[in-house]
Amino acid sequence: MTELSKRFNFKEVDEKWSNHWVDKGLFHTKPHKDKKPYTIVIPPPNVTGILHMGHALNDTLQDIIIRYKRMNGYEALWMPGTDHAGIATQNVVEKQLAKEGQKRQDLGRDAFVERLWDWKQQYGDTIIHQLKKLGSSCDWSRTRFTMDDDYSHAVKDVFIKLYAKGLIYRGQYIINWCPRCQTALSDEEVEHEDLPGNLYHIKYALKEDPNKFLVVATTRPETMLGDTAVAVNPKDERYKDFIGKNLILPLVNREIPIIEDDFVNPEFGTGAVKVTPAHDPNDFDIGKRHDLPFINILNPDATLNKEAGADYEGMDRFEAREVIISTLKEAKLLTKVEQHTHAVGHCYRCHTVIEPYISKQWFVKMKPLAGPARDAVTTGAIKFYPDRWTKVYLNWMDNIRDWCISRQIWWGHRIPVWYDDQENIYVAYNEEEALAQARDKRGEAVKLRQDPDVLDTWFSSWLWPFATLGWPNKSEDLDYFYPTASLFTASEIIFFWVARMVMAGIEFIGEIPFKDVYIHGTVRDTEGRKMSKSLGNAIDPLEIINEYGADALRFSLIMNSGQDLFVSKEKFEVGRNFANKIWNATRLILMNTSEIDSNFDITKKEHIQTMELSHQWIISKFYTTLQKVNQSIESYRYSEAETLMYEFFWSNFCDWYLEIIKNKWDDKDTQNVTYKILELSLQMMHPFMPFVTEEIWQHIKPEAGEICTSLWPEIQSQLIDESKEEQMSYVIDMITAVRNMRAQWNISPKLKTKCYFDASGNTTFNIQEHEQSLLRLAQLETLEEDIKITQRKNIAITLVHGIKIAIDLGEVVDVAKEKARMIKEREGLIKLKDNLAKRLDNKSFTDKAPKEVVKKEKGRLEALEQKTEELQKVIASLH
RNA sequence: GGGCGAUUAGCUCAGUUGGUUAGAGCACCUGACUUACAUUCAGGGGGUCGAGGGUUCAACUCCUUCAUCGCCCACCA
Repeated sequence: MTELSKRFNFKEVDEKWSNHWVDKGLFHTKPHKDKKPYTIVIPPPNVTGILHMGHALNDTLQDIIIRYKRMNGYEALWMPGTDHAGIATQNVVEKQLAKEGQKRQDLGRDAFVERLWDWKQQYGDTIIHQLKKLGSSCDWSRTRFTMDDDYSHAVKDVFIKLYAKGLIYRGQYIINWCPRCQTALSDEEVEHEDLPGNLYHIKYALKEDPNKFLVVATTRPETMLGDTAVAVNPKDERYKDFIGKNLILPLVNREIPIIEDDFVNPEFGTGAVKVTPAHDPNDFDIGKRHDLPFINILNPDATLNKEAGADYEGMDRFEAREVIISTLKEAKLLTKVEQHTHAVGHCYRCHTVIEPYISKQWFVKMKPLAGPARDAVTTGAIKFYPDRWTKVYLNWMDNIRDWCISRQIWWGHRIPVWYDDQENIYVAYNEEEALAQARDKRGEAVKLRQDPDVLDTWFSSWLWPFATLGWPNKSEDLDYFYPTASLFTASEIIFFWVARMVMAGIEFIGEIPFKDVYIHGTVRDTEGRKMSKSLGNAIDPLEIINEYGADALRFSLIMNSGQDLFVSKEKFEVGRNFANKIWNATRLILMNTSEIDSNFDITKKEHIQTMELSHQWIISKFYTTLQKVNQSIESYRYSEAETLMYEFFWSNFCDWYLEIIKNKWDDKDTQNVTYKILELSLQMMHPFMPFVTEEIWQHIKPEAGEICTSLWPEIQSQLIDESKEEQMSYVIDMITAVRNMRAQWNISPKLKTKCYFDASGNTTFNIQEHEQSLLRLAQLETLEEDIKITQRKNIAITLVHGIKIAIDLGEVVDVAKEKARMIKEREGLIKLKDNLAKRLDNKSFTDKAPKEVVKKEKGRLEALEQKTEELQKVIASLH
């Protein structure tokens, strides 16, 4: 027998097994005729990513179900990979360059992209290594990257198909512009944050009568340099006479018309709106409606350009704001400054304030894609867990807007579009093809230039569930593993990714990409803040793995994973302690089981029935637990599953069963049953704590291969016996009652006491059968039957399930104290009894409540009555 | 402005169709180094389930109003 260390040494074990599993290819999958597939695609972490708690949670959830399904005989594929994460990754490398005093422009596009690939080569797999440390049982041989050649081909294919269908178009619109990243962003990539700001009231003089003014209100005064009108509501009596007249725009001295538009809300501000069509989405619409000029006053970096006038050219937008305010103030044109909180959009990558900005971009028409994606959820083909996210999803689908997919960065999928000198568009897989198209169209060879932009990262991610399986090529993999079974992600990603994957799956494959969407909570610190590097409140999962072990990290995270989780370092102790408990229980068992019968079959009821209660009980208890664990896992209630296992293993198995059988190791049944229950428990716990269970498995069942490929225990319902569980609960209650009395009387644990009982009140339970257990676990010297128990002196006595049980207190007894304790107990019982009696007296209760409830309550009342009566007798007899 | 979620022990949370005396972990208190484990064991204290109203024989659970906190969505400058 191998000697086991006193503590579970996760440091050696974790790495050993994660390497072993991968090296042996145990998670490798392939289409399999006789097995059902179960597929999950990982939400591909960014190549820039390092494992944070959000990943740890997300990936543990997936690993649990994938290990569970694998053990249940499925061909369980967990598809791993990483996302090129356009803006994020480019930012990282640009920062690196900045340290060298360079800009991407200094390198030029090709060299810069090459540098990004170098970076990816060097650091891109960091998170993959970290996922392995966590125990993630992905099929690593399939690891994909969203910029792999074949994946890129899929992206182009999709672009070309959608363009052909008229679902992709190019146009000049107002979009969200990040001045730092210098690219367009989709609406989803803008994070709104309510910020305190000011509403500035500014006087615009009437051209026709310079002494008359119209006052407009704005939060962004610098945009006035691009104003091309002022709008009022046509129904607004105050401004009726102004409509059609002209104003002189202060600072700029441009003549602008006063127009009417229903959009204007007379209640807000002054009821007169300055219209800046090039720098505000609403004004853009107004500008289109009224055919106004669009004056762009910003450079891409959000400094003002020459349209803004010589005084402001080159100034930063926020500096310009200050200057303009003070200039207006001096000119007495600023009539009022109101405090005003408003939502300011920020870039989700760098948190810079975004600018609404006019530019020519590529868009996906979303309405035609949204319809079927909506239906997939309303018909129940796709289900959200928890269900409330359904509404969030549908709401987004119903209010969907077109998706801006072009990005002015260099890292990503280059838009497969070429232009000729006449701005004709050629959409093609490559330049050669585009040239051919151009030749056909123009009748001569022409020079083309490719669109410089790349596609939004999510334009490749939305293909993940099938592009990873070889699409657009037909493949056995795709046939077999698609659609996937379940998707695990955080709520932030529903719009970015989940919703769009549904669209893409239906559009390109004709089939939904997954059936269940499990939305898990966000990991926060104890103050409820999101964990983030910049806040410095992040707990590093790798640090936890180092200090507590991967099993501890996994177990503790899941334990806390009801809704959002608030974690602190100490919370990981639960998992560490539990792993250690499993380890030490194994040590005990291995030390005492030398003669395991290899033919022992725990499923044989006839054999089990001949055993003593404790064995039957633990077997029944195990299968009861297993049954519940199965249900919990199947319904995505993982923390519940863990609670069940924890309770079973620690409380039932270790604290009771192992203690009870401790002096019976020479019994064969004891050895066989204990060993087998350990084995089964390890399997049940394996998806949750893969490392400790695998390590132990190798000590107790080395001939059986790896536990991760073992078959999940089948429920043996013939061995589930409630009566055994009840009988055992009597033993437990009895021991507890005696321990209780001992504690109350401060009896030293070293001192064994005499114990007496009177079982005349319970004929179904034979206490003497359990004498050994009671003697040992309750520290008793003797256990004697005594029908005149209440006449004894110097005892403490209590009633358990109709059985009077008393311990001898020797000379120390204080009868008054004991009596007082029992009176107090009796009072409590009487209160309960009275309440119950009242309820049963109530005719409407007995009439309306279900019969079984009434019956149950009657039974309870009888038991309570009996107990109070007995207690009364005991009290009366105490002297 | 709309929607969603939360509010249960000092802390973090369970509580699945309404039905025993509302549970767990941590923390706390008492006791024990009992040769599997002090990352342990035994015992204990602690909750009018956010507030008010309602439905019901019965409410932590259903309805309603309110309060506090959090999240998401929204073009009112």
